[in-house]
Amino acid sequence: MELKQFRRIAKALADPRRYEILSRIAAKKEMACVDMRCVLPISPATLSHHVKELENAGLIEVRKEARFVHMKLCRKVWKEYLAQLAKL
Amino acid sequence: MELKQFRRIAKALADPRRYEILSRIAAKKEMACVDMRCVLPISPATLSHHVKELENAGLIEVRKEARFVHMKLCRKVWKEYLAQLAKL
DNA sequence: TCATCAATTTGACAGTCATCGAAATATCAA
DNA sequence: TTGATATTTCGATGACTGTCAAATTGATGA
Repeated sequence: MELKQFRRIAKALADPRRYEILSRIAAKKEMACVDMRCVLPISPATLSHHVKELENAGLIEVRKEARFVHMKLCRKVWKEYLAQLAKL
Repeated sequence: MELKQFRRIAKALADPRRYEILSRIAAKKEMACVDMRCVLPISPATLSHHVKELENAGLIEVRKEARFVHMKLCRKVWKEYLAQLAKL
């Protein structure tokens, strides 16, 4: 795994709210932003920001369908990250 | 693993330099601050700061011997952290 | 005792970042 | 077309944080 991505992931996980978001995405096969906002008290702007960070880190894949954004965890990347950490 | 500790660890790992420090500690059974400063370009103040963060997160144990501070990785905590992440 | 060395503390600074309101964009449904 | 809804972008703000110099503490050995 690339150093750059490794660092992005570490940073992405450092914010509790962002980790919470990632958790909820991981708990389902896919999750929509609009559903996230039903569950978490967060402004659209902030959610959009966090989603971008998670996507940028390669942790999630974003799919746009009509007006809705669907997100899902990239298990492969997640596994790679864990493997990298396990080397410590 | 406690949520508080989990978050502290995630934050501790988010800074590249701090992760580098942790890596170097993990690579040996034990490492002294004075040796760290031979290897890494870092001021005493900054190193002291990072060591405190890592210790606060429970990631390392600090032992004082004479004028020197020796650090070592807490493998147990590290394992717990990985296990927690793996649940995602 | 005194000079030296490791480490910590303090204070300050610069840069980063989470947050949100408001405006803009995009898409759907009527 | 028009009104409604989902999301993004922009701008601002307040809080956090990594960094280090300087002063301090603590311990050693000469």
